[in-house]
Amino acid sequence: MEIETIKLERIKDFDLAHIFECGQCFRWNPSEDGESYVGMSGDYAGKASFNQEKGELVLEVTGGDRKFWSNYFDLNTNYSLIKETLLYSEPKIEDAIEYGKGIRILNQDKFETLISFIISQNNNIPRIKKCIESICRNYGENLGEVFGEERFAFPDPERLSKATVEELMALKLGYRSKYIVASTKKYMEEGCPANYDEVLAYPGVGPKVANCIMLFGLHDVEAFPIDTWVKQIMKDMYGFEDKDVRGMSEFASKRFGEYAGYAQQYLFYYYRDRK
DNA sequence: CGGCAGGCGGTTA
DNA sequence: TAACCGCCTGCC
Repeated sequence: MEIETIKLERIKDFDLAHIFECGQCFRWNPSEDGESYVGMSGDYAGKASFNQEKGELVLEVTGGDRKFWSNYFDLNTNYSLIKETLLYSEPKIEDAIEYGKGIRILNQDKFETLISFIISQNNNIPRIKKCIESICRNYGENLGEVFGEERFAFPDPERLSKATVEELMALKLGYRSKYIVASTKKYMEEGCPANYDEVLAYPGVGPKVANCIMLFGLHDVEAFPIDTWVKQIMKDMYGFEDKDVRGMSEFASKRFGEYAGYAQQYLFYYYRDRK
């Protein structure tokens, strides 16, 4: 597999650890030497290194042009403005923003995001990653050895539709297996969901997962996923009851408005790491 | 061993 | 429409 290098410059508000550890994606991991992150975006493998002083992102990739990767890392969005705006409407978010100041909300593949977050329900990150890799290894295109190991693309709907519930159970996907099979079928038949209600209509997708798919898959940055961590945050910061998800959601919409999704990421990343 | 981890779907009252 | 509960698996 041929590797090409793409250099993107004059980048602010960017930190690979913040981006890849804030829970929005599952296929990037730190390299052995800790100098970079290696993973997949769609059908392409990549190795990303960022020089904070120079504001320079160096990508070694198996495909995708500057435009693709620039869009993937959301480099055309002004995060300084987003942070200023959030800080103005909610000064209490300052520490969280400082802690995760390099977060960017990636532009990820929609189908992959749908399936990945169905897997994420009632699950933990190491196992989510293992499940997804297992799916790629069994149903995705083999790219051969890249950056020291054999790498596989996430299967497109066509490929994943070959999977049966029994096979997925054998891959330890658990009770989510039937959701994956049914959701893949639905996606094949109906095409990509375009709004919250359409996403919510997928098997194995409830309010939390639907909001993750809206935010990370459809890049609807007003979406505010409320998981156990965010519940804890809303309780600590604003005194919400655990069960009052509706109240939290309405509050987030009022307080953070069109940038609720960014606020969720800063808060989530900050609070999860403090525990 | 029970409890839990980035919940959901089905059933009940 | 709110509350409860079972669920695959892995790790504490």
